[in-house]
Amino acid sequence: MDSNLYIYNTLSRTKEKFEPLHPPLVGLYVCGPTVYSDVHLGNCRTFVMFDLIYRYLLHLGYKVRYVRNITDAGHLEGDMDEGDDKFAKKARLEQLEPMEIVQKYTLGFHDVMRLFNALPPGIEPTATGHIIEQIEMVKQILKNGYAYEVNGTVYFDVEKYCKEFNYTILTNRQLDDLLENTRELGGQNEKRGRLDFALWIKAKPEHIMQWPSPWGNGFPGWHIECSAMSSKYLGNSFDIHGGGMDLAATHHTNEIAQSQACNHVQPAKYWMHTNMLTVNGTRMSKSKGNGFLPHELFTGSHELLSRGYSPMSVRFFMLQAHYRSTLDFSNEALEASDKGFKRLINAYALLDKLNPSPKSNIDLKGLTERCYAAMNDDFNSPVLIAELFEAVHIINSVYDGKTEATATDIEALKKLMDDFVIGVLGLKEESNQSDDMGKLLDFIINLRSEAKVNKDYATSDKIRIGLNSIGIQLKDNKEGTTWNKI
RNA sequence: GGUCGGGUGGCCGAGUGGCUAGGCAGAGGUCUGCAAAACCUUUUACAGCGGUUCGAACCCGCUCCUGACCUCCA
Repeated sequence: MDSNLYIYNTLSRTKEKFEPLHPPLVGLYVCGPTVYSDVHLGNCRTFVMFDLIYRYLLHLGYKVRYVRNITDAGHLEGDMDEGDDKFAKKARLEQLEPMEIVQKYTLGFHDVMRLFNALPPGIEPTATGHIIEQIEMVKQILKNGYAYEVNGTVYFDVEKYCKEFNYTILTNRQLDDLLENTRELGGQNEKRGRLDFALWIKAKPEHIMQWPSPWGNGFPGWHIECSAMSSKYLGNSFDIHGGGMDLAATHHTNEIAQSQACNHVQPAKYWMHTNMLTVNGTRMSKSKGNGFLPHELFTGSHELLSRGYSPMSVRFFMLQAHYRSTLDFSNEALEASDKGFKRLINAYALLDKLNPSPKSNIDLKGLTERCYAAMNDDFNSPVLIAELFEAVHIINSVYDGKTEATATDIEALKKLMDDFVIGVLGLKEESNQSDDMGKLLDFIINLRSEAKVNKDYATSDKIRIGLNSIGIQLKDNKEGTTWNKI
C-alpha cells in the first residue's frame, strides 16, 4: 500500500517518507510509564500524541501492532547502578508491597488513558513478565562480547561497542564530550568505563523484587526491558519506536546499543520523539514537582486553575500543538481550548440536522485533501484542526441556511468529520446524557416553548437560567431550541 | 562547558522566500422578547542589527533572550 505519509525521524533529523518494512503491517513500540506514582499531564501528552499517530496509521489502513510497555521493575532511584529501585522505595513510603504499588498505579494509568479516550495498545507487556527474555538477551550480549560481569552485576561495554557502532547516533553527541562531562557516579569502581550501564543488577538480600539468573539473584536494568519486549513482539527490526524526547539521550541510545550488540541490527527504522509539556516555560516533571495530575485538572483543584477542564478539552488542547513542539500549559490556554473544542463538537452534533439543497456551493474535495495533507506532513494535528474549523464554518453556515449543500455533500461532510474528529483526533461528545436525560430535557424545553408562546418570559427565562446553572445551555433558533452541556 | 531546539499579534499555537493559518480574547453589525449560539465585518505579528534577493517573518551572519538533553523523569 502506498501513502504519502512523511515522518520526522530522529535518526536522520529529517522528515522521511514512511515505508513500512512489511506493508500493510506496521510495528509500533512506545515506551510506557514507570508505574511507581501517578502519571502527570506531561506523561499523558506523549501517550495522547502516540494515540493520534496510532489512530492515523489505522485510518490509512495499516495493520498496526501497537506495543506499549509498563515498567514495573528495574528502574533505579537516582543515578546509582546499585541499591533499591523506585518501586521498593515507594513501597516503603506507602507501606505496601512493590507489586501493590505497581497494581495501584497501573490501574490509575489505565483509568486516565480511558478518560482521554486513548485506544489501548494491542499488547501492554510488563518488565516483570519478561524476566526470562531479558536474561536471554543479556546472555547473548555477553556471548557477543559487548558486556562483562562484575560481582553479580552485568554491565554493557560502551567503549567496545563504540569501536564498531555509532553509540550516539540518536543525539549526535561527541563521545569525547560525553566522557568528559559524565560525572563520577556510584558503581563507578565496578564499571570499566564511565559510560557503561547495567544490564542486570545484583539484588540485596532483602530486596523482594529479585529473580535468579546465571549471575546470581538480581533484577534487570531499566533499558533492557524495552529491547527484550520489542524484539519479542515486533521482531528484531520493526517500523516505529517512540517515546518522550527526554528518553532519547539515555534510554533509547542504550536500547539501540543493546539491540545492535545482541541482534546486529537497528531495532527501529523510524524513531519518533514527542516534546515536553511545560509550565511557565519549564518542563513539567516528577522530580521538579510541578506536575499536574489529571484529576487536579478535571476537578480544577490546583492553584493555577480557575476551574476544572474535561478530559476531551484537555486532549484537544494537546492536539492543538504539534507533537514535536513544546506546549505551554496555562489556565488561559486551557480556557481557549475548552471553547474551541466545544465549537468543534457542537458543529459535529449539528450534522444530523442539516437540510440538503438541490445545489451545492462548497468545496469538500479540496478541504478533505488538505486534511490528509496536514496529517501526512508528520502528523500535523494543529493544521488539521485549522482545516476542520473550516468544516465547522460550513456546517454552521448550512444549518443557518446561508450556504447550500447537496445531500451528497452533507454525507461527505459527515464522513470527513467522523473520520478526522472522531477517528483520527479521537475526540468525542462528552455529554453523558442517557436517553432518559434527553427525553427529560425535551419535555422541559417543550414547557418552556409553551411559556414563550404565551409570552410568559419570566418562566422561560427561569428555566433557561436554571438549566444553565446546572451546566446545560439552551440555544434558541428558527427551528426551535437545542441544548448542549457547558 | 558540550549537543539540539525556540523567540510569531492580548493568550495559545501553525506555517512559509511573494498568496487569510486556526482557536480564544477585543471591536462593530445581523438575527432574537431577552440571552446564548450562529453568521458577517474588523483591530493587534513575526526578538534586534546587518547581509543575500526583484521581494524575507521565512535563507545567511552577528547580538540578545530562552528551553530541553548531557543525571531518575513521557
